[in-house]
Amino acid sequence: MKEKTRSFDPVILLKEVGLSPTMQRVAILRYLLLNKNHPTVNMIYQDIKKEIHTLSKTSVYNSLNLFKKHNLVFTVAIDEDEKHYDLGLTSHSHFICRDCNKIYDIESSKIKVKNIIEDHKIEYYDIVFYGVCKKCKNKETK
Amino acid sequence: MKEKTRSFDPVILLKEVGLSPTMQRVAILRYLLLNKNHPTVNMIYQDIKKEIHTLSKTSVYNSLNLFKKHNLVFTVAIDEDEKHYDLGLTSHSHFICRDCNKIYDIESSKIKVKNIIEDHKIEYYDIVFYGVCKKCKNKETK
DNA sequence: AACTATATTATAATCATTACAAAAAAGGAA
DNA sequence: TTCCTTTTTTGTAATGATTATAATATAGTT
Repeated sequence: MKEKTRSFDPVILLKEVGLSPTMQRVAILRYLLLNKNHPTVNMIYQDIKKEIHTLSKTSVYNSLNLFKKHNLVFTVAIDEDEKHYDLGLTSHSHFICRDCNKIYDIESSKIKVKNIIEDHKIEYYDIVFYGVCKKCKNKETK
Repeated sequence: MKEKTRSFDPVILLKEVGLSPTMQRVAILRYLLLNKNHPTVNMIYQDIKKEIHTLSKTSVYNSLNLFKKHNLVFTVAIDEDEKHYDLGLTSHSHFICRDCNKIYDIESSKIKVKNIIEDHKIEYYDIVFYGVCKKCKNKETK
C-alpha cells in the first residue's frame, strides 16, 4: 500500500527528492534497486565495500535514514534484531517463513484489506504474513 | 488473527502451558493482563519492581521470551528500538499514530483481509496501520 | 583559488538484548 | 526433616545494532 511511480535510475531518484547524488548514495540506492532481498545495513555495507573501499558503515546508516525520511525506502517491520530495508517503489506486502526465515514479497493484487475504522485517519498499513514457505513445506513432507 | 480462548488468571494460564507459576512470572503475566498498553520490557520492569524489589531485568526478558515461546504473548511489530509486548488472548490489529506514537488496538471485526496466496502456507498475519489518531487530528485543526 | 556548506569517515558512546555463572528456590526421595 | 537434583532468579559481563560527535574530505559557488 505504498504506491509510487518513479524513475529506476538512482541518480534521478536522488535528484527528484533533492538529495545530491554522491557516489555512496548512488551505490546504496542502486543496490536496493537491483537487490530485492530486503537487505540489512550489514548486507549492503559488505557488498558495496567491494566497489567503494573507503565506505563506512556510518554512511550506510546515514544514507538509509535520509532515504527513509524522503520516502525512498521503508523498513520492513519484522520481529528481529536488524532492520530490513525495502524500496517503496512497488506496492507489496511480505511473507516470512518461520522455517527458513526468508522474506518473500507478496503482490498487492493478491491481498485485499477492508477496514471500517472511523476515528483515526489511516495513511497506510503494513501486513506481514507468517507461515511456512513453499520450499520448506516440500522439505517437510519428504 | 491470533484467536484464543483461555483463562484470565495468570496462575492458571501458566499451568496450562506447563510453566511453574513463580512469583515473578505471575506478576509479569498479571501485568500484561491488566495493562493493555503494549508495554516494553522497561515499563514492565519499572512497575513490577515496586512490588518485587529483588526483580531483575533479566527475569523480565527470560519470562517474556518463555511466554512468547508458549504463545502467551506476542511482540508488536513496530519499527522502533524497543520491543512492545502484547497478550495474544484477543484477536486484534494495531494502529500507530505518527504524531504521538501511541499504539491503539483495532478490533478484528473492523478489519477484513482477503488473500489469494497459493504457494505458501499462511498461519497468521499482522497488520499495522499508520496515520494520525483522533486526538492528534483534533489538535491539528485547532 | 578561496570560501562555505554539505558528506563522509573514524571513533566513541548508547542502549536493548543475550550469555553466563553463581546464588536461591522448588521439588522429590529417603 | 535432610539430602540431592533440577529449575529459576539474579548480577554482571558481553554482544551487537544504532547514534553522536568531531575531524577530514568533497562539492558547489563566487
